[in-house]
Amino acid sequence: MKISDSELKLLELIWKSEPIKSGELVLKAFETYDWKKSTVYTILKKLVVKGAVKNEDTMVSSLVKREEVAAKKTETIKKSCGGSLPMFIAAFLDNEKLSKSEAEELKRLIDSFTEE
Amino acid sequence: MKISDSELKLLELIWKSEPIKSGELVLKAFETYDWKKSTVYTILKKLVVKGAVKNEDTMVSSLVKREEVAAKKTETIKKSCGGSLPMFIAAFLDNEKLSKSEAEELKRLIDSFTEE
DNA sequence: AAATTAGGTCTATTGTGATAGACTAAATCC
DNA sequence: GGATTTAGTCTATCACAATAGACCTAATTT
Repeated sequence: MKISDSELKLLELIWKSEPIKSGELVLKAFETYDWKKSTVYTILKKLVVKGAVKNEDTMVSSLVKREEVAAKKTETIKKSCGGSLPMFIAAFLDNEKLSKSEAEELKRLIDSFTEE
Repeated sequence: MKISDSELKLLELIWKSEPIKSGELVLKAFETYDWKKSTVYTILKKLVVKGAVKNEDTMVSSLVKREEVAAKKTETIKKSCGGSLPMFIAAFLDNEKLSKSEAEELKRLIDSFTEE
């Protein structure tokens, strides 16, 4: 399932407030991105067809997790980094600094992904 | 500077072998992606116009670093992760495991990005 | 000199992403 | 019952990505 940038933007709003009424989503999207109503419904429809969200009885909620989508969207760049996580992280950080607590959290995360 | 997926693919080949003769690049691209000659030159031209690579006297080399491009390309998804590196990394790992040495390397990297 | 090769451009096709205006159908209000 | 709101679709425009065939030019080979 390939999620485009605009679809991702809408998904962000959904993740933030789900379940959310489609009408409210239109509102939020207007506030946040200045999108018109039909733009929202066009994108929403695509997401529904793809099975990424559902819209039942005007109630919208997601069917995919942020991590899944993130994994898909970072695929090309992952390849470009030759599977090197350090390079990937360097890309993410882009010269920004981490606080001590963030660093701690990260190390814990890394441990949880380390075998043995 | 926005780099498309196919441009990124060509960039990968360039990064791997630069400086490289344009003719060789055509060869490599054919082997790797099955691209025809004109496809390569079309993409190469775009990269030159964007200032991402130079092609001087049939010698091609890059003008941008992998990290810069990676940072740009991960921008939307970074935002979608709300700036959370752990979430971003989870996206990268996607359930794969890290070896001890990789984990060590990562922790060092994190330290180098930690303030104080 | 004619033929081949290497480097490169120009044009074109096909697809799809981003965005939105016009319209419709059902429910609700006055 | 006509007017308004709410939800949603249909159609369309514009841009740009991906890909490549036809062509051109200068150098080299035969």
